[in-house]
Amino acid sequence: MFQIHVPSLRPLTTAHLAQTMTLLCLPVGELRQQIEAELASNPALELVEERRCPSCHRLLPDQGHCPICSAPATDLMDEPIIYLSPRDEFYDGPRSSGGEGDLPEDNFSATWEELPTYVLRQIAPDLEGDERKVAAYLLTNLDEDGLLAIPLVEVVRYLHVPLSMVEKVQRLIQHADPVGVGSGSPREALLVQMDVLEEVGSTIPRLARPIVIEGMDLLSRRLYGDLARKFHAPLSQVHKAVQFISDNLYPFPARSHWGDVRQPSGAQLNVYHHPDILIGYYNEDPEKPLVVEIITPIAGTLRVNPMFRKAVQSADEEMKESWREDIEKASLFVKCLQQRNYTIQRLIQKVVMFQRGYILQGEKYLRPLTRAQLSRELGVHESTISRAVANKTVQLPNRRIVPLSAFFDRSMNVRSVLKEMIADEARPLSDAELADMLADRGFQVARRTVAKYRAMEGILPAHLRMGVMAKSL
DNA sequence: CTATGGCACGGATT
DNA sequence: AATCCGTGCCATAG
Repeated sequence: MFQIHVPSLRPLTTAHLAQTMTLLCLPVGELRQQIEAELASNPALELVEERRCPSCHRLLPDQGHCPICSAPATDLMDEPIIYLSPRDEFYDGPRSSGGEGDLPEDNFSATWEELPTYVLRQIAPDLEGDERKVAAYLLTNLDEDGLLAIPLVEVVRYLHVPLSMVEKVQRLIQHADPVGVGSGSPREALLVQMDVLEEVGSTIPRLARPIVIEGMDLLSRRLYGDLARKFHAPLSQVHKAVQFISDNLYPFPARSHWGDVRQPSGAQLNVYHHPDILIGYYNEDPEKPLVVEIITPIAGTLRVNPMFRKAVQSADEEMKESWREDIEKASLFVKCLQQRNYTIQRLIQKVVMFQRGYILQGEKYLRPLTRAQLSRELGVHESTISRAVANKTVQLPNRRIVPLSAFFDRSMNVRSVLKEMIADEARPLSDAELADMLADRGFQVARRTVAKYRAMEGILPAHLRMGVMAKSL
């Protein structure tokens, strides 16, 4: 394996420890802000350029060749290649296309540049005069989810056009391809989508609108009983509406689906912007070993500026004192960052090797793993692992972005098998029956737990799956 | 009576 | 010490 050069480390002071711990928790994005702030405020800190591989533009180790372009030994298939990759190379490819085989386009920046122009092209013919200006402005203010990031009144103030015009343009945008794009909120997006569906002749369940308008919070917490009570309707009606909503509508127009709303108890929708770690194949070739990129928050290495150090010696007494402090702080900061990198590298290496099956073949092959186990293996304290895992996300070879904590999910494999069983069931199976079947396959879980897993996966209970079956028969 | 969800408890995990 | 997770019990819907 490609060895990372790690200078001597060992926490030295309690201050060091404390700062290491905080930094360890931070995802790249926030770490970058920290570093920039530090860099700006501390003259002793210096950013050094690093060598890049001429052909792939990746970071090179202190000596030697590019770990990616120089062919890796073939007998090391099990060991992932690990290297650091500066943040500006962030890959922001097509979102959760889900499909396995689809190859990534090499055009990294394409996706988010294109949504606005894509929409604009559709609505351009319907615009006249100032409306173009408005459309362009609105479209440049979409967030990653395809929702409008600014209030309409701001557009009015900024462009000096009547609100009615802005609203008209927004309506046009909302009806363009990712239906609901440019809405101010998920709720609004859902309503627009229902309108459009109705226009093309779909029937909307009676309760769908009221639920979206007034019951979003209950809906997201899956409190269907409460919904039924609130609207004085039978539970079955609520289930129908819910089924319809999750089948046909999506609250974040720029994302393909919202199927990943895990955690029934209220955990908000997962929004993973940029991963902290990328896992892919060498040369995108599934035959080749895995390559793990750990995203570094900035390009280059931080160090204490040697010039500054020299300058201090010949400074007058007064300045010396405060500059000395700067140097102390700077070197501490650098050490902490190295510590952070070192921990994450060792962690991810172990995790990738242990969860190889999951990475390559999917959820079914996730092996139960606890942070405690890993901490023993790495010889660090449990809380270190906890912190290192916290708030980080990983992009898998199939381009799905998952939280790093997913690698420590105790029941994902069972849930996955359960999903599979339900997917190709001949008739709707009750939770008890499913529990038995799981036991046959070696998963001992209580009936009650099957129900919970179902809920987590957003699968309706047996008697409500009947309808779907009947239709397809 | 059966299937399922809410609530709450206890042990494991963080 | 705080949180998460699997489970048992019980109420409720069908």
